[in-house]
Amino acid sequence: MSANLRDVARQAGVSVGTVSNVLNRPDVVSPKTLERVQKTIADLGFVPNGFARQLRSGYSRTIGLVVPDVANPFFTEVARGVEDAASKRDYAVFLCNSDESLEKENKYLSVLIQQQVRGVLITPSDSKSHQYENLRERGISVALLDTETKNSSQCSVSVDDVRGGEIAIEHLASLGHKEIAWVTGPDTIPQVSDRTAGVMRAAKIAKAEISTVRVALMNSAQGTDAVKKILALKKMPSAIFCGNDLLAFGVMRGLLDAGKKIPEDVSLLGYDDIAFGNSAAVPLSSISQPAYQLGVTAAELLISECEESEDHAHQQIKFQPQLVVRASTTKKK
Amino acid sequence: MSANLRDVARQAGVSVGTVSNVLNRPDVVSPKTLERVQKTIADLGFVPNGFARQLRSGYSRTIGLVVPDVANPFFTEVARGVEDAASKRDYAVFLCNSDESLEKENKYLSVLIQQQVRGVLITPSDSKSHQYENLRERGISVALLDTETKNSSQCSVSVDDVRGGEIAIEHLASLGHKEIAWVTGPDTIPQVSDRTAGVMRAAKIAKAEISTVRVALMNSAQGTDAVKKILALKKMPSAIFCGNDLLAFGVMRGLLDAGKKIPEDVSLLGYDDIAFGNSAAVPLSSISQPAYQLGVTAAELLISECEESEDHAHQQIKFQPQLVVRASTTKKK
DNA sequence: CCAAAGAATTGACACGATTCAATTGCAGAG
DNA sequence: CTCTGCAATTGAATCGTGTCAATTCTTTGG
Repeated sequence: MSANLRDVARQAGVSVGTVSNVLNRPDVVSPKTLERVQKTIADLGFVPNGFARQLRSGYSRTIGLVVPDVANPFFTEVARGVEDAASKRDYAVFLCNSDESLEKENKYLSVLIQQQVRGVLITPSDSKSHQYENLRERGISVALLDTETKNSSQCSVSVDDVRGGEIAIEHLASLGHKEIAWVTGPDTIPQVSDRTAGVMRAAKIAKAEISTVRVALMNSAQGTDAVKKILALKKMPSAIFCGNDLLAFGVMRGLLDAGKKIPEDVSLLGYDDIAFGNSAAVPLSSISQPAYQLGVTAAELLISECEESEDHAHQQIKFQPQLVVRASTTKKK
Repeated sequence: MSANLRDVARQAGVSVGTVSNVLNRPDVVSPKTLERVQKTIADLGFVPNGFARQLRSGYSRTIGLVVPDVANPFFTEVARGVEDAASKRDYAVFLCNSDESLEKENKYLSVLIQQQVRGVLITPSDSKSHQYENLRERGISVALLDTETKNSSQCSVSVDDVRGGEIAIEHLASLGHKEIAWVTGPDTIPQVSDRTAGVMRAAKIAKAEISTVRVALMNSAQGTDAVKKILALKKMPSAIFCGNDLLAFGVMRGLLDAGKKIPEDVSLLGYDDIAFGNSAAVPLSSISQPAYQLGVTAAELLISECEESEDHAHQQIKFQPQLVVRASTTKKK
């Protein structure tokens, strides 16, 4: 098939060790030999076998990225950030969708172990999960993405979700809304429980009443379904806050289909501020997160942890969310 | 560090050969031994080292996916299909964004060669590009994704873009539109040139006049920019057909900002039928492509080519696009 | 011209799993 | 009790590269 080290060595009349040196420590090889070997390498179109190289050195130049759902534009944006940053440092990225299922998440982690990735960037779909220790024992760095970590034994890059929940309710309360529906996914998802905490805290201060409407998956279809539950509430809320923009779009559809006017009849607030927000039927107010930046930062942090494992200080970086007001929220009549 | 084959063998009191057999040819191992070894594997949390395995066997279980832009929901959907299908057959996927640049595309192909991927799925950003032969010589299968191939020496999975262009114009013409703007990217992109061909053919038959508005990148921002050019045309078209939905969303914004009503003043038709289409300010009519299915089919085809390289017959699979009518297109007044 | 230091090169071994020829174990036939 | 045939198991060789102690070559100072 294709040429290997030994072929090059034979052809150039040197030993395999020298060829290896030409590739990895050219400074210890005499200029004359260096040139001759390099010419031979070019002639034979030799490309070192990554497996053998990585098998020997024990390290690969790949990282794994595990997110709940790349189809969610927020994570797509994060993924682009990760990929760009990784590629800049010559790392390749394995993309894995956990679909918010612990089972799929664990399956992918096994695959990543098999592929001997150098590190893993993960947005956990569940707060309790001890698989990460397993990875670390194997020398695979793990950094949490879009999730805060309590213990400082790992890196994490996150956005302040508690604050995000607060900002949202503060905004709605400042517009006069005191009865608010909070449409979101299962509380086992860390982001959800944090945002809920922020929502509740701000509601207490603002003396607003929160009706929680729970859905299983945070996508558009379930948002539309949730509208039925909202309409069935004893008292129709004057504002609705959704756990992410996809949910909000679904809710928007459901409300419009039910003849409700946004924001006249009800204000609607999303989370993530995905690009499509301002093209929506009613341009969506939302809580913005620096998605791309999140990905870039996380990848850089992970890679630097991988490469300077000795004196690496774990960091917990936290970005702040920001309110973006468009047309879907307005003063209560 | 982490357990290897030899550790398992010692612990279970068998030879390394037997452990290997347990993993790869369980039928030749006695049930009793099988069970004991499997238990040991579980106890030690043993996961085989992919490199060593692949070094010996010569083949990896990874494929590369190179697309112009995962941030485009169409490709995100394709990517999910690829990933699901690959994962079902225990393959891992490297995700690469070419950003429609030949340079980045080639850079990623080099990375994929080093990673010794088994096959590559690619949506070429340019029609002329001979790097693929290079991959094939190294025993890496290549299949074209969302692009048709002329020569039958490779697999391809595509959607009939010429027909897509035709369907679009036929639809608009049937609504009475005879002056149509065609907003799209550079003609070097295969999909663009095909759709253009369909547009022109159908326009000739329907006796419609096409004004082509060219943009550099097919995203939302450039769509908004394109509106200026459209408004500057000698005669304002009564319908606008966009090369993809992102462009269409941008055009929609631009038109609404300019005070135009959709579809009363001008009909707007997109391409791809991405999920947001029906949440848009004006629900977008579009040409639908089976994105997820495209990804699944391509991955299956590629993997089967990888595994039965002997008697593999290259296939060119072509899906048909479909018109989806929503609110953004209507009869000319 | 020699010795010693320094530079360049060598080649065997290691990485961890797969493979396969050789060996062992075992049941049944004679 | 031995022989035969089959099933199960073994373990050394192998894949292609990196490493490093050992070796050879070159240079320099006296």
